[in-house]
Amino acid sequence: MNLIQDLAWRGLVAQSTDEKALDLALNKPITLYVGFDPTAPSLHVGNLVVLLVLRRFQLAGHNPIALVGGATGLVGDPSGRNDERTLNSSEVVEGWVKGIRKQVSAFLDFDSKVNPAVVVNNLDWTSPLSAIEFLRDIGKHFSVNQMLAKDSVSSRLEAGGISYTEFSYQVLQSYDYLELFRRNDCTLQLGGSDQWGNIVAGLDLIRRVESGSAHALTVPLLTKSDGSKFGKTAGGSIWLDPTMTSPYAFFQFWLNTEDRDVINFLKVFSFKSHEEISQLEMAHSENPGLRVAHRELARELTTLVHGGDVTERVESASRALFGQGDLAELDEETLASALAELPRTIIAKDQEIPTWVDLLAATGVVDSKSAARRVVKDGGAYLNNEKIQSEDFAPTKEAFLCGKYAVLRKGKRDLAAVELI
RNA sequence: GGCGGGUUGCCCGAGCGGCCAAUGGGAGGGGACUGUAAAUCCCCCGGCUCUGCCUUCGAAGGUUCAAAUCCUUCACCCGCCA
Repeated sequence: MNLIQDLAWRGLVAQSTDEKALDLALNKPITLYVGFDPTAPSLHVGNLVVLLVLRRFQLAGHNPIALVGGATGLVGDPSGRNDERTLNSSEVVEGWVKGIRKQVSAFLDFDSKVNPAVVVNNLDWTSPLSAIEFLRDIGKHFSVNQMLAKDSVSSRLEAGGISYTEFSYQVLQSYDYLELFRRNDCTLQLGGSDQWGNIVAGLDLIRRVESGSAHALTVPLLTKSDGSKFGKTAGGSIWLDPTMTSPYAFFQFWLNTEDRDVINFLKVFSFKSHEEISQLEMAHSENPGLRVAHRELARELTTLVHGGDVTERVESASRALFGQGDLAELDEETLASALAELPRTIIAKDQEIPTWVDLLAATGVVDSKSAARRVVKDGGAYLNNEKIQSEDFAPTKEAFLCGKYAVLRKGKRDLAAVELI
C-alpha cells in the first residue's frame, strides 16, 4: 500500500489534482509544504491533522517544508469565515510566529541525512517586495473574475462584504507556492479542504509564470460523528501549548472521545499500523467500557505532543483520580503528584477556609459564584468524591487529605485541587 | 440619493409602555441510567454582599411615576426604487 492509499484509508484525502499524476510523482521523493498562519499563540488539535499528514510524507521519504505565515498572518485568510478578521499588530504576530515555528518543528525530523525538514516564514520573501512590484509582477497574473468566483470570497460578498486586505489573501498564498516552487522545487501543497481555492490559485500562478506543474492535496475537515466541530470543548480549543491546555486536560480530551469516533481518530492521528488499529477496533467493540482504544489514542497523542515522561505522569494522575478506590487511601506522594496536574488554588494554613461556593469559584471549575451555587444546588459538586449540597458549608482542616489536599469536582470529570500551605 | 425593514442574552429568535433578567429552540452545565461513552428522561442556564440589589435588549440623548417596547440623533445590516 502506497502513501496515498494509506492516507485514503485513514480518511485523509478530500481533494487532489490529477490523482494518477500525483501518485506517479510520489514514486520519487518530492518536496511539499503546508502553511500555518499565526492566528493564535499556539496551534490546536485541529491543526494537528494536516501537520501529521506532513509528517507522514516525511516518514515516506519526502521533503517536508512547514511554512509559518508571518506575512499571511498579518493579512488574514477569509476562507471558512463569514466575517472580517480583526488585524493583530505585527509585534503580536511576530511573537506567535516564534511559538508556532517551535511547535511545528517538534513533529518533523531536521536531522535526517536524506530528507530533512525545513521551516520557512513567508515574511522573508514578502516583506522585501514593494507594492508596485507586487502589483506588476504578481497581480498581473490574477483575474479578478476568478478571484471573485472563489468560495471564500463569494460567500463573504454575500455575507456582507470583504476588505481589500482579505480579498488579496489568495494572491499572497499563491505567491508563497510559486516562491517555494522556485527555491525548493516544491511541487505539492497540502492543506485543509478550506484551502483548496488558495492552493489551486497557486498552481495557476506557477503555470503562468514558470510554465511549471505542481500538485494540490487537501485533507477533509475533521468532524465528530454528532456533526459538531472537532477540537472544541466547553472551555474552548484544545491547544498544543501546555500552558494553555494542561497535558492532563490534553490527555483527558482524547480519553473522553466518543466511542463511535475513537477508531476514526486513531486512523487520523495515530501512527499505528493498520493491523494495530484493527486490533484496537476489535478490542473496543468487544468491551467499549474498558476504553482500550481511547487510552491508546490519548497515550500516543499526549506522548507525541508532550513527551513520554509527561504522559506517564498525567496518565497515572488520571488513573488515581478516577480509580474506584477511596481518595483517602492514596498515599501522599501519589496524591500530590496527581493533584499537581490539576488547576489548583492555594490557601494559607493560618487563613480561614472559604465556604464551599467560594472555594469552587476560586479554583475556576465554575465560572462564577452563581454558577457554583447552581451546581451545588443541582448536586453536582463534590469534595473528595463526596457530594456536598450545602452552599455555606466550610470544609474543616480535617477534610483535607494528608492534612493539606482537597479534591474538588464538578460533575463527572471536572476536577481541581486545593492545597493548604 | 429616495423609500421601507432590521440590530434582543453564547447562537437563532419572540416580545412592541408596567405582570420582563425578558417566550421558544439550539449550544452549554448538573442529575438519573452507564463506562470519565452515546442515546434517553428530569432540572438549570446574566451577576452579586441573593426573600433583595445591580447590569443587560446596536450607541447616545429624551418623554414617562415606569421603556427592550414611544420620540430624536448617530452607526451598521437587509430589501425596493434611482
